[in-house]
Order: sequence, then C-alpha cells, then structure tokens
Amino acid sequence: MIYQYYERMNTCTTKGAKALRPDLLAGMAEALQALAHADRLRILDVLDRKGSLPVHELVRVTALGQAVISGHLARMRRAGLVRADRKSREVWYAIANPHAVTILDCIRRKGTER
Amino acid sequence: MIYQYYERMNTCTTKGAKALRPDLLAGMAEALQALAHADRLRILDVLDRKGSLPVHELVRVTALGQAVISGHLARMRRAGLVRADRKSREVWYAIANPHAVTILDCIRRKGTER
DNA sequence: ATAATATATTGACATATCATGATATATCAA
DNA sequence: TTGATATATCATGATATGTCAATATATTAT
Repeated sequence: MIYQYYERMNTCTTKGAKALRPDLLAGMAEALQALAHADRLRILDVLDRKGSLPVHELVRVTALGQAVISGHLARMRRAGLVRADRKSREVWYAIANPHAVTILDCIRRKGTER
Repeated sequence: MIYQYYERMNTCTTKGAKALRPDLLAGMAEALQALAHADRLRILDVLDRKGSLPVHELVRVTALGQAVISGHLARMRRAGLVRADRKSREVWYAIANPHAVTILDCIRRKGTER
C-alpha cells in the first residue's frame, strides 16, 4: 500500500532482520509509558514550542494544579524525557530526549491529517 | 543542534502555532499506553516483519503464554493498533495503524544508533 | 530570623494494569 | 455428537498509576 510505504520512507529504514533486544524494548516501553498521558503530552508540546520554561509558567499555561504538573515533570524526569535546571528560585524544564519530539510530531501530523 | 534539526526534518514539519486539541491528546495518550509494553512492542515488531500472523505463531515466536498474547492483542485491538481476521480456525493479526510502525522505526533507529 | 515565592514530596484513596491458571467459545474432523 | 485445535475471556491477587490536599524544602528579600 502506497501510504504505508511513504510512511516508512519518511521515518526510518532500519527494519533489519534481527529482532529488537529485550532491554531496548523494556527501555522504550518505559519511555512510552512516561509519554502516555494527555497532560504530559500537553506539557511536552508546550516545552517544544517554547524551548524551556519554569514550572509556574507551565502551571499557568496548562491551568493544571501545581502538584499535578510537578508530578508529571518528576515522572518524565525519571524517564529521561525532560531535564531540569534550577535558576535561583525557579526550575526551568526542557525536553531532553529528541525521540519525544519525534513522537510529538507524529501526533501533530495526525492532527492535520487529510 | 544539528542532530535535533535532522530529527525534525526527518519526521514532520507540522509544529504550528496552535495547541494540540485535548481530544486528540487523549486519543494519542491511549494509543501510546497500548503501545507501552515490552511484550506488545515485540509483538508489533514481529507483525511488522511478517506482515500478518495467526495467534499460535505469535505464541511460538515470542515464547509467551497463549493468554498473555491474546490479552495483549485484545488491548491493541481495542486501541486500533492491530486488526484481526478469522480464517477458519485461526485468527490472523496485522498492524492496523501506520503510526505504530513509525514509532517502531523510531525504536529500531535507537537500537542502531552511534 | 521571618516572610514570601517556587517547587517537590507525601499520604490517602480510587482506579487501572499485569500475570496466571482455569474455563469458555469457535471451528473443523471423524 | 465427540474430540481436537485455536483463541478469548474470567477471576484473583499483586503492583502501579492518578488525584487531591497538605506539608516540606529551597531560594531570595527584608
């Protein structure tokens, strides 16, 4: 099918003959888990657009509670999806894993499909 | 950073000014959840390589229990990731959502990085 | 030291997920 | 119908996740 072929060419050509390593699969499953929440996708989207933001800005922009944002950021930090930098009182967050952006773009494309 | 730029160009250029719609984010979070398990990624990888397989073949290839495979397939079916086709006694599964393959390729690339 | 701001963590509780073994359903063959 | 094969679902308990309010920690200003 044409669409599928295009899809493949558009992303990656590393589908080899070898099965994926179990530890790689486990690691990726963890990263996907950390990604798989509407709030967290939203946070990543904002971070990707702005580059880097302090927590209170994310709270303001998303209108979610401070504890909720902080919890999501902690989860993504543990998974290596985002990185935190304290700047005096504030802690600025940014996306740390380019694959997160790849998947975000995948979602954005879906939003503009057809 | 060069790598990040390449990453973006290689996948999608639809990062617009508008925030992602909440229902789109919720749907994608669900799909990612359905994807986020080492066994399920493994199953999808096999399906992508072979195109389509009956359940007992997936059981044989992955060496996982029949109930486990069946459960994972049901979960992915509900999320629209795979499609099932009964052929007499067997039920053949195939990947139904091209985005799943995009993410798979993303993982494969990680497996061959550097 | 005290207060104010920014962020992180905790506890309680509800809900979702996972693995496993047992059982149920569907299809075909004899 | 009976039996064999292929698949799906169920019941259970263990573990993880999500929410919310409260509290703790860190940093700066007074």
